[in-house]
Amino acid sequence: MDFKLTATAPGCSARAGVITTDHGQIQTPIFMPVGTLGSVKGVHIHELRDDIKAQIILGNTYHLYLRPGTDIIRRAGGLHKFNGWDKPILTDSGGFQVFSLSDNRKLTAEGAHFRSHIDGSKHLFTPENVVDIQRIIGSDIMMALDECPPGTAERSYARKSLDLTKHWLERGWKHFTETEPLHGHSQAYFPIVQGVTYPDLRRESAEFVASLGADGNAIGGLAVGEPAEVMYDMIDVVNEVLPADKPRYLMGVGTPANILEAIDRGVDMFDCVMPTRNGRNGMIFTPDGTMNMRNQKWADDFSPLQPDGPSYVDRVYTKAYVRHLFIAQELLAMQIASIHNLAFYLWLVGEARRHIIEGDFHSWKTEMVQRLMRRL
RNA sequence: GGGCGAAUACCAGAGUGGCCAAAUGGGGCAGACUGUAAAUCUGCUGGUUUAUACCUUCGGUGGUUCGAAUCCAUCUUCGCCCA
Repeated sequence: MDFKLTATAPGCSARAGVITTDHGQIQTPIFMPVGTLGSVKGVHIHELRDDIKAQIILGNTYHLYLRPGTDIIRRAGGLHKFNGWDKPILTDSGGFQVFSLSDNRKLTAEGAHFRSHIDGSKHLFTPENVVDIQRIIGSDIMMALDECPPGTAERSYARKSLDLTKHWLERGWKHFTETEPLHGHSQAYFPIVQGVTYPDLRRESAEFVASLGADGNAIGGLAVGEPAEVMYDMIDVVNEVLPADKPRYLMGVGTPANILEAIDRGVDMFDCVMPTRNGRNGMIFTPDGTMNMRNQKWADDFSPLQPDGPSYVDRVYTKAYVRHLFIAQELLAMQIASIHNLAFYLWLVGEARRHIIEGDFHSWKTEMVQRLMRRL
């Protein structure tokens, strides 16, 4: 995997670049739709590619390992062949499930002992076998196994957790360098910075991550309960340390405003369930704020969803119709909202890239964030 | 013509003397959601701008009782059965 910087914005740390993988190029900054189980919920790859203009999507190691299982994915020839998406794929390691399924797991130096949320069966994720599973999946970018502690974690816990993540990272990195891809295309391995909201822990973690010399580096453990301002401060601390000539991936973030603020601070890659999950729950993102499509006020609003929006659904469907579909619990409502929101997110990062290249990103961002935070 | 049963908030439907402004479900309204156990979850849903407070409400009218959605009489409407 290769990363080339195209431009940097004056007055802030934002940059535009191009990541090259064996499945094609990614223009950064980029938003990556989340496709946990191998599908972006409710969205065909045709729509992802041609309408939303996604350049890379996510999969999840934990979920794919449990279902359909590595045997099926191996026999399918990897996830690209299995789901038909021939552009880049990034897989999360299951580290986030260490956090979100915390009632069903126990952490040891060896790894994360899980109980399947599906059938209760016991499983062990180690830094090594998580690499092996991602080799089978064949993701272009693999993620290290980490512990993602809550944003409110005490310092003593944060310290302990970071030590564990660093230990896992050492082992995972070693295993990565000692193994080969299985499906004939190269795979990168991104280590993850942790450290909760403690600047010195964040810095220490970033220095350790940077020392590995990976093709890209990730920032994890943010947007998990801490205030947005604290998150921005942590990004500043970390990006001061992470190498500028490698892509930086802020995991799991976030709102459109969060993303612009993080781009401003030098982040290149994002993923978040918000456009799809909130979309399925009736929320539509626009440049001028969010709409709850279940609200009565849209009942007789026959204007297009977003007249100047980037997707065909924006122009073809009216607000009143989309509201009707949500109220009636029609599947199409969730599909329209997912397509719209993802197209919007991709439009937003595309605009960010354009303004970085044109040199007026910072002022554009400041104005844009104000618009985005509104509620329609 | 006779007999039996039923009428409760937007809908359905509990409640059958005080703990009832009235269970529950649906519907409606609003909110939440950040590396997806989420087509999920939460709150409100008679009025009084806040209420452990007061007012109005359980088909109509009139009674019994300290007290009635609940008991009695009668009327109205609906359903079922017998002629």
